Amino acid sequence: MKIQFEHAWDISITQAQELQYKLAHQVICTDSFSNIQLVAGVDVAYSKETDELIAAVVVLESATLKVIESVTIKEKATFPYIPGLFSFRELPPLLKALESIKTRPDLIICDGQGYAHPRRFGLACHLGIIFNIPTIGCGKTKLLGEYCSVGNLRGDHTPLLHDNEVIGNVLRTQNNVKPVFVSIGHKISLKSACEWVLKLAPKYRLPETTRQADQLVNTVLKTQ
DNA sequence: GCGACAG
DNA sequence: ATCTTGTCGC
Repeated sequence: MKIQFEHAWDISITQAQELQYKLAHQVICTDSFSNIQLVAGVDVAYSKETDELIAAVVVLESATLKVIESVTIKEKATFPYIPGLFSFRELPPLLKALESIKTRPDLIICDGQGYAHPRRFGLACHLGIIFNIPTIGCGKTKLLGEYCSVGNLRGDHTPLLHDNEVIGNVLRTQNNVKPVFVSIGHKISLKSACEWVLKLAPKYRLPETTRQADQLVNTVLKTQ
């Protein structure tokens, strides 16, 4: 898969924040896709022992959830973990992994936030802009925002608010299981994003894309 | 000053 | 992320 937009990664914290403000204008928050047949899940794990990041990409056929392709990449971490600047730590290895896959997915589900971010530019948005591809942010915990209690049944959801703005949805993917935090990445509406997360999570809390990418990075982490 | 803070 | 018992809120 080919990168559509490049920028420097060896930058200061201030420059990174300025870049987020600048790129946030380019995010498209309406459905800009036709047929979604291939969906990809991405995840990154950190190995304390080797100070390396392990990035994994798994491409699934959306209709059958069958694995089409998967790849992992190991790389030294070059940026610290700072809430709000997550993408500057995790994207470099993830870009390499995505560049190496042969099939271009129609949608990428990210482990982390998208629009639900202090500068409205979480990892999912960043990845979407770089590859000019529809992305969804699906986090296990929230970065910021307030919300009312969510119903206990699969499909129940409530808006995630910040500064009088709906920045995402808190979505229950399974009955009586902790909800996930869904937000726009790029080229998709919040409504469609939730529908896809729900569709891709028929049995577990997380969408199959994320779950399989998670599984893959953990296998590599144990194997080394 | 204190708590919150994607992974 | 990862380490982990009893404790707290609904």
